Amino acid sequence: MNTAVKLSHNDHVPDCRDCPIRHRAVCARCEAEELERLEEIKYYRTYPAGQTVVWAGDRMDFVASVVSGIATLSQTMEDGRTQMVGLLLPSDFIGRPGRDDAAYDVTATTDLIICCFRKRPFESLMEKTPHIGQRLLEMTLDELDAAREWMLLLGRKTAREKIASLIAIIARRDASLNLKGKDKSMVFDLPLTREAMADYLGLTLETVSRQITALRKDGVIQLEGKRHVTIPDFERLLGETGDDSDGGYLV
Amino acid sequence: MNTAVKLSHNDHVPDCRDCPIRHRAVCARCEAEELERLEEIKYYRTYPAGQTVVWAGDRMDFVASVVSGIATLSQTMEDGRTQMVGLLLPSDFIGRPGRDDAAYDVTATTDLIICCFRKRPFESLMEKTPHIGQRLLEMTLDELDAAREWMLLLGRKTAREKIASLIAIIARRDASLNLKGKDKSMVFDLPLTREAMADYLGLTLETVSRQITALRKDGVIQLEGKRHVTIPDFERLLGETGDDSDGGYLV
DNA sequence: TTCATGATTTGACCTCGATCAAGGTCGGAG
DNA sequence: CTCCGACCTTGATCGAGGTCAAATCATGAA
Repeated sequence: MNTAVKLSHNDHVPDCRDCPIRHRAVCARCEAEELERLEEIKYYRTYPAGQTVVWAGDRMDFVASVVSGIATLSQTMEDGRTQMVGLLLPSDFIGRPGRDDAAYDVTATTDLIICCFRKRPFESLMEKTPHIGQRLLEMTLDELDAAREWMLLLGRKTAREKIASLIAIIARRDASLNLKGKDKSMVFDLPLTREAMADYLGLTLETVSRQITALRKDGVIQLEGKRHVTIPDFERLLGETGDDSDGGYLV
Repeated sequence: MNTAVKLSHNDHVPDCRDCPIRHRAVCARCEAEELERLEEIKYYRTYPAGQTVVWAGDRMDFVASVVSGIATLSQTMEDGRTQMVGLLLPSDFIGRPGRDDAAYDVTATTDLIICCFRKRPFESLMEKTPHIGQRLLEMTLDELDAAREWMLLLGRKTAREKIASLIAIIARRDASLNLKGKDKSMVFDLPLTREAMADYLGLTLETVSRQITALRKDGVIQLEGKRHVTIPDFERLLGETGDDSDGGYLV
């Protein structure tokens, strides 16, 4: 979708700028050493929009970090019902140290670049470098909070509230990624198809479409084309989510 | 509930047997030192069934581990809709290092004993003792997997599948706590009210009641009283969950 | 340009689970 | 023992969202 923005935003650090392990301050010397070790075990991969990165159950001999683009984690039942269980934006982590098989399908929903680390070396690096584990723990706890917020959405919200919540989540993350001013009217592209939104929200794509139309007719959002959204009044949108005011979505 | 098994399993360490930090092999000397440090910052608390341990938003100056009984994490919307987001059995961890306010309501659904650690000392102990963080990472990753399985349930399963899944989860956890033989007919008490099950599953208590009745009439489960369940054929029950055969529930 | 393909919208209809409303069961207090 | 309140079951009805079907819109290949 709009990876151009991200690239220009970060282009002073061409390599591996989004590795989770880089997010904690360490002394310059340690940092240099650490980066050097990481250099040895890392490589990049790219996927076009729509391509599957790994299938659930496949052996996965790497962990990775999203550099640009968007990926999803999802589960599918035997009869084809599928539920998205993770939405991965730049800097998010893919994979689980200590497990060799992928638990979920990982799919690129936009063109995607990820930075991979071979798993065994990464694991031994984790043992030698406690703060990597600490950072990973923080990220995992954040993901767990996001998953629990998501559970409330899936279990108890109406279709309209679900759509409003998803748009608010995307708007917020987009805003934070692009470092825009806070309360300006927000403008962005939906990075997901109606079907992907349905899989996120536990709805059908028809219901998603209808509710988006309803929000548009009610003036909560504006649409140009199918994907380009303007939010004239973010507070108004939040009022549609069912959440108490400032709620801390972390997805 | 039934901590007896765990006791005998670890009975050379009479205190604090369920601390998450005890689950990784360390040398005897380190273990002794570590236990000593833990002793200094730990204390026990008990709650009767139904009592709230902490409210979402309250300051929480401890982390804890469930010793016996069952606790739940749940979120409530302004209008009263509530969704359970965590089910904590013995040895599960409560609280989040690095955060001072509780994110969810924590409630004892049975009589409950927890082992608490004052938060600041625990956090500094974590820094000195990497394997505590490692263990916590593992546990958090397991919880995240469980949350994602739960999301599939909430988003895509029918009421009957939800009930069957919950009963299977409880049966499996109960069996593993009691170290029973695998394919014996399973017998246990439901540790949750119909309302708590509804909050777990994103249903109303009436629907829970109706579906339990239906499963009973179809011979998938047997009921004595309201809570005492016998599962004559576990495979049959699994067939009702919608999951592909051996699925790895971790809740 | 035209065609094909995939994404989206819209309509008609129906079903599953929510809602509202009684009753039933059981254990503990008096 | 009886009464009370918490918990559970069952029935009747309704509506949000699912299902099926068809039309519309884009976009890129030929």
